Amino acid sequence: MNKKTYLTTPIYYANASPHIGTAYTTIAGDVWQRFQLQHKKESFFLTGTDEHGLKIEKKAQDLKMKPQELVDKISAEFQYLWKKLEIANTHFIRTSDIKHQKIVQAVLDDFFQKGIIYKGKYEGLYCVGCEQFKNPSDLIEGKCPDHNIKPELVQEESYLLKMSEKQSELINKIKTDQLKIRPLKYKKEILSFLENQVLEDIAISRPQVKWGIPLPFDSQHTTYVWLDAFLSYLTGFGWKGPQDKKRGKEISSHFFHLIGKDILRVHATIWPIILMHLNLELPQKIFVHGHILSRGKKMSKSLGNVISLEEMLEKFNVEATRYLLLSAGSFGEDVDVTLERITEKYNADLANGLGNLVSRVISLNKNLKVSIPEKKELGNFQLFLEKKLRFDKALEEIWKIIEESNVYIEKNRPWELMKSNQKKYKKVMSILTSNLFLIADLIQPFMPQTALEIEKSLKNNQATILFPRIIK
RNA sequence: CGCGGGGUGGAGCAGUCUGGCAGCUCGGGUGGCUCAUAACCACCAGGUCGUGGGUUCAAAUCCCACCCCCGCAACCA
Repeated sequence: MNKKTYLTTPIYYANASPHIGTAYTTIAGDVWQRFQLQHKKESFFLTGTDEHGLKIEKKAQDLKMKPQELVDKISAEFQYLWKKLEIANTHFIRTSDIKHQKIVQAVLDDFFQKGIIYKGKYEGLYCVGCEQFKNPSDLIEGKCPDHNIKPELVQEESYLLKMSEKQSELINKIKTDQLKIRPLKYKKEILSFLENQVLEDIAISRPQVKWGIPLPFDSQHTTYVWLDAFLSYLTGFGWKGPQDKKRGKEISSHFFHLIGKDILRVHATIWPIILMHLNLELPQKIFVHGHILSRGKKMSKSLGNVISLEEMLEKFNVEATRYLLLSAGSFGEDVDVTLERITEKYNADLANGLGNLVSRVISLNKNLKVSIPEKKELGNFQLFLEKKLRFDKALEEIWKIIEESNVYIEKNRPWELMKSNQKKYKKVMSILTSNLFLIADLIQPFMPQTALEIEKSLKNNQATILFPRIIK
């Protein structure tokens, strides 16, 4: 299983800078990817930016920029920050890439010819003040929050994508795990949604939005997010278009999508149906994670509970940030985070735990040579990390070794053996250094730099402070 | 009767699918150690597992009812 993987994060909407949530998904993907590579498995890892649509058009207008300039800037921010966070993605897709746009148009043509896309009407609540359609969930007491007026029910011409004809096939694939949705509660949730209503055909074009990919068969319309963004999962891995069946099947059958719970529904309905219409395979797995909350609530500026990436990176280093995000709670559930708790965890796990053990062992190891032990595999560790995506539990397995090592030191008192029993002292130290090599190896997908530093200090027999203790 | 999740020592959580002594981390207390980043180790205190009922030799776990909190309700990670 998992001989080959095309791993994806969602593509992030390029109307604002990266935040802690996007980093969370991307770091998780990166850890998984690094584990695959470390174990000599073939895996490709895609992330990117979603760069079209009305919101970007408007924001660019406000900033007196061209939309392309805005998305260039924001996409560059994402790429810069991912690099800083040591994200080792193999591809980065931007939906404003000309190649991508051409392929989307080819798909649009293909679907239109086959009647999968047809001309119809989109009906929605239109706010005259905003000059755009509103989502019912954006409204407060039925009114537009920006203009305090009730939007009108308006119809406009739009192209629609057929959905319901594929519905029962989709239900079946999800039920039988041919399309695996994990954790199980999300599979349950989506099945309950799919079994309780007939999917409506969805609008895939808008006549009034200029910043988008024009429909090849009707230049008055640009394509709406669905086909544009979802197809990036294929184009990002080098798919050439509807004729490129071979590559399409190769990629789609090995898809592993990592997403947040907010976009589960569209990933488990619209996206697989697009793939079916293309006669491609369905993804192997969609793994859904929860959100990062702060004091039990969504982070929001008005609540003042936002923890920014910049803040974390400044207070801790990059590697600690990666560790702290992924160890904050069960991946899959919502995770509650506050700066105080995260700092406590930093001190406990990284400074007093891992960091202290490293300097402790190395300074005990005085003049002894170290030999590099053979690699060991830990069954639970691999299960948690690779299959269950329980990064928190995988890390706990590593921390058990740290704890055992501390107990072992306490029991054997190598600082005394050093003087009284050289032979035993050497043996004890060799076990301890082996443990550290093992820890470095296991920790490598999470904190690649730290892993290297541990190995380096061991080989040079030079103690370092990996994670300075933070005093409030 | 829209859908789903949650309620477990002071805090944050795991455990629930597959019933079997209530566990982890942090915080608090006592003692120990002195190799280490005022770090580390041992022990202790602290829980009617939201409420009520049911099934069972046995329920945090399964079933029923109720209370409270939180998401989602077709593009916010």
